[in-house]
Amino acid sequence: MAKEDFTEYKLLSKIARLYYIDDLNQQKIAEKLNISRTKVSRSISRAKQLNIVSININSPADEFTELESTLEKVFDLKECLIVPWSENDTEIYRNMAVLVAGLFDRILADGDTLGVGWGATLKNISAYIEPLRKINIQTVPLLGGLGRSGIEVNTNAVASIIAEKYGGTSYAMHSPAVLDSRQARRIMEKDSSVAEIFKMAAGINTALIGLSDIGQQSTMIKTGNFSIEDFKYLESIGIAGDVNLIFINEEGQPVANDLDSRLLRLPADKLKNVKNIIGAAYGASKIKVLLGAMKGNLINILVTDEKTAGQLIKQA
Amino acid sequence: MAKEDFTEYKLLSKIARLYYIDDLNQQKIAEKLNISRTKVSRSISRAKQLNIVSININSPADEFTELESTLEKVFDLKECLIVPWSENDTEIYRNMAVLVAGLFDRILADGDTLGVGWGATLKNISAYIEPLRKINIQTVPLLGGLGRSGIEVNTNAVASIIAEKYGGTSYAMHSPAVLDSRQARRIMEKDSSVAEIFKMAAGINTALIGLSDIGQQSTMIKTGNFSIEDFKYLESIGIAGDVNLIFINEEGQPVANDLDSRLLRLPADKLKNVKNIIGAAYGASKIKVLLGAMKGNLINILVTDEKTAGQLIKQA
DNA sequence: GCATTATATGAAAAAAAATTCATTTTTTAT
DNA sequence: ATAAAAAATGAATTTTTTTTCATATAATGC
Repeated sequence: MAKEDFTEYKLLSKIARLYYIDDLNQQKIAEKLNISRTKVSRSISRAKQLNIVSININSPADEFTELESTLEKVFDLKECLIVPWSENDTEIYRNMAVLVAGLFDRILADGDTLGVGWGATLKNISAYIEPLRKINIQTVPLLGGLGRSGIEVNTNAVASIIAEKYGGTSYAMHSPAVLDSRQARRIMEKDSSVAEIFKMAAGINTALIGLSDIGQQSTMIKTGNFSIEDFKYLESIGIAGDVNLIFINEEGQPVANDLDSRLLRLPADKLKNVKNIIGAAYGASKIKVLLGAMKGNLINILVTDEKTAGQLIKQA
Repeated sequence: MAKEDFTEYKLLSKIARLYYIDDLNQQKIAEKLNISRTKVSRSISRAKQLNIVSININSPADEFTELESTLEKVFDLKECLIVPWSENDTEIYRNMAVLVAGLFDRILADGDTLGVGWGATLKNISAYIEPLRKINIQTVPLLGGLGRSGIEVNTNAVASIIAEKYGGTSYAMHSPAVLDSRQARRIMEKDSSVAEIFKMAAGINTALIGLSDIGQQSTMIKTGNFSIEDFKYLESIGIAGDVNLIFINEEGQPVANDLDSRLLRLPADKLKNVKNIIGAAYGASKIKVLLGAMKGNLINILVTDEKTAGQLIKQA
């Protein structure tokens, strides 16, 4: 190392130490070392640039913030929240609920309306979520009901549980999500009680939605809303899965299909207008639909587990 | 870790990462996370406090900045500069010269007057120093000459070498430092050429001075200015050594003694008024006098080697 | 349950830091 | 050596950050 470089590095180290370790402000450092505060400011920048100063983030709760940060950048997300992987699904749901509670605490305010989707993940998050404080929110379903007795995944239930816990008000959509015919859907859509919910849904700032794949294990098959043939058809036209019952391909584009006209849910263009669209999903089967949902901007906040997060990065 | 704590730590980690790693400003973080910038600011402070953020200083030239920082605090120094220990004295002197050059670059400005002391260390620093830039300084000796032909430690020489290298002007004190009698000293002191130098010396903002012990190997014995008996006497009255020919005890107090009245040098009270008093010395024999000089505020900037620095800390 | 104390909050003010810009200094090329 | 280009500098401006202060929220004791 040349003498001048040594002298420069020595000074930069000294300034960095005084600033970061001894907590002197730049004015005081300037006075102490007999240089201008401008030079101190520039020296600190330079010391950072030269990696004389290295800053690390570490905390018991920091396990995934780096991974989260990476996901946020790669998929251009507003935010990403990751829970540890576990054999135990309940463990995952509970941890997701904790993170979503932290998120809600920041992004929801009195008077806000939260839109909710459907699915096992949402049902469980709503079951385990514990508000950090009461918030007077309104909750509305973003699609009709998909549950049948015994296989309860009703959006109305999710909406009401969350609203109750937060001390807010929930609204229900009194219609199935999948109608028998285009005509039936049109009629329900115009029904004043349903129309009112969709009007509310159009004005939400936050949505918490589920994503599903079109595998044969899908809840949508179990609920009887769709048949295996329906799913085979969807697969044949390149569908990767659905986001709030919007069928999309891997690129995140909604693909026109025979089923669409019978579905009662907030459409893609309206959903994309929502400021915070929280998509919660995990597991290998959800990779494709998650990738699509992020690419197509159908979600901008991702809640998932570490395994899924890792796979998403790989396939980005 | 309790759930609320986890949530708090998670948020703090996230904020810290966005701020320190991703270089977002607090405003942007606040917007992203939907919190106030005040909270972001406070969160960053808290993250630092909780050691979620750890900052390290590292550079090839940083070997001793931590030790320097410790010395500065322990001995309330304006600054401390440490060179690596070496078997080779020349190596130490050369390195000291580099550091002193860096220091001069900061603390000396055109028109400033630098006072210089005496000793092997100063002589060598002046020999090896290479200015980082030209500075139009004036240099004045802070004591009379101690050298004899063959054993040159003359302050006039030190002053003139430094001034020449920096492109400044040097002034000489045409008198020995140790006179034969009190009377002789009084006469010299009043001599206009000497008086003028002391007048200049009283107005300096920076002094570079040497420290010596009163061991039998001392240069002062070799120069013939003092006898072994003189030193034994000084030792008997508790003298630890001298700073610019001011004899002090280990507490840094100048001790009245029979020799004082024959010495021609800037006295302690005048020296203490100087803004930057750079003391350069190393080696086991200098520990006591260094401790005294720092305690008594006869120096406020220390230049030494790592070994001596370590011993000083131990005996602090 | 209610009152009291402690803690947390955000808007505004103050302080600190980064950037801009005009100038000087240093380096490089001739 | 001198001129031209590049880099460094510090005062002033702008931006960012911290602190203050008044208010609101939550925790604790009675």
